[in-house]
Amino acid sequence: MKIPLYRQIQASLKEKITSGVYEEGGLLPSENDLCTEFNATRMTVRQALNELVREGYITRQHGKGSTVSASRKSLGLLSLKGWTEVVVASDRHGKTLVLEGPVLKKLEDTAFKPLIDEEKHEEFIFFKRLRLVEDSPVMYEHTYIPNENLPNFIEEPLLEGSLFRTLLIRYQVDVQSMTQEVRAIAADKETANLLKIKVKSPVLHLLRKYKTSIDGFFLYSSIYCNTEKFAISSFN
Amino acid sequence: MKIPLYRQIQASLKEKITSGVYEEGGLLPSENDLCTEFNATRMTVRQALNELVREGYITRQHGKGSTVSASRKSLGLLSLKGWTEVVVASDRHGKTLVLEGPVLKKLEDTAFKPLIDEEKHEEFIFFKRLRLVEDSPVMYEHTYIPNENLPNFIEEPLLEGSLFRTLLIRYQVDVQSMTQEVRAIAADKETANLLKIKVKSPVLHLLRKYKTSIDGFFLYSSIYCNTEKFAISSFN
DNA sequence: ATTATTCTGTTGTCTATACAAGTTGTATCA
DNA sequence: TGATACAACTTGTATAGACAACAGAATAAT
Repeated sequence: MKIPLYRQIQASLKEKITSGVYEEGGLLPSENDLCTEFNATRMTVRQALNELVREGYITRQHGKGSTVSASRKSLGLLSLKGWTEVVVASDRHGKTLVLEGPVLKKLEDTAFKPLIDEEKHEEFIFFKRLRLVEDSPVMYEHTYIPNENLPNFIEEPLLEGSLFRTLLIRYQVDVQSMTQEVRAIAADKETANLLKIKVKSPVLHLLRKYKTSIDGFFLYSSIYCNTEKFAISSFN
Repeated sequence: MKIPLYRQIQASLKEKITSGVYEEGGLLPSENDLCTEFNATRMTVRQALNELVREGYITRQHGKGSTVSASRKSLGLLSLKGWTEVVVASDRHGKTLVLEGPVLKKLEDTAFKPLIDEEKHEEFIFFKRLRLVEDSPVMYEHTYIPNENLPNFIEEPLLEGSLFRTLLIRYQVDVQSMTQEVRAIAADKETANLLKIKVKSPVLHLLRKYKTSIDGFFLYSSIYCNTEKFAISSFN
């Protein structure tokens, strides 16, 4: 196992951010402090910090420091605009309902084919989840995870309901980046019902492939978004 | 001259990529070659190269080199999936029609308001453009550019029809990043007609704010996309 | 009291170097 | 011939240090 030092620092900081050790809006230790803490050079620490910027976990300001981003974006690239404001203003958190628990399934959704390079994976762990903000449904998501080296994944519940956090803590799988295709489509009956919109309403369709710290281990996700109240925003 | 060296290298390489000096799919000079060319250290060169990766102009491979990305993404973040294949396979290029030439206009589109931090800009240079792939329209775009320090912009035509290239070459304005909001909406009459789809068909709506190398100088764009044939894809 | 100035701590940029590790072509050996 | 080993490239990781630029607080000058 040869994990680069800057990746270790990155993962450690990410863990402390998502677990709340470093509070939202608060400052991270300075680069020099992190140097002594991790016994590394400033360049190495900076590499870790810049990765966290790219993933959307922190922002940095010249002469001041690194600030923990307000919204804990699931992956720093796409977040629900307003989610932050909604969640921060009230103590109402965005809810996630698991409609269809983790089950073993083959990936028969043909839409994923262009994203998958190798079809070596036989079975996937499958999820159906519905995400709500202020009790209105905004995302309906199908997730596929290769069933490899994830013992007891199906049996045990998700940590704090978070898939990424569960993968990180229990299995040391760090989700690092993704590619996705975006389309506007007309909602079918099932999607419309779940998102509480009319059939054939325009919805955003996201086809995602997540890259992780484990080589060759990818997650796949198909997401339908109701963008009437909340837009999706992206940065960079 | 207080432009960091790595930014200069970045801009120089970007210019050579977009102008075709470095061909699509070809290899860039090695890091060491670039070091001697620009009289810089490898770390500095690498910083420039990593920025180009982030912007989507190149990809890098351990032990091999830096490859110029196939599609010259306008901004490295969102590109038309298939554009590359279409353009490379045939010699048919994606076309861009300017429907309403550059004119001075105030920004009355209320949709932009959440993106604009300061409303100091009085007048904007305005564009209406339609982009086609293989003669089918896929994007309808409204662009607003602050009318500051851009002499003769309206009078002279765009260099090779490219707005970004014109800004870079003639005015040394380098577009570096953007933020955007994404929605799925139903096409109105004008948009549907231009994109040759039915009224109320689902279309992707992108509200973009581009950041440039000039401090406080932003571009704004509102884009309607027909995603029936070509999806939008994003990376990172 | 208000305004400048200085100081301190922070991040930004950059140099110079070293070794590790992936890729590819070439030479050697069986 | 065919496989293996090697050499010469490439990028990846990491160290140690230096100075510049910025933000904010403390201090000095008015």
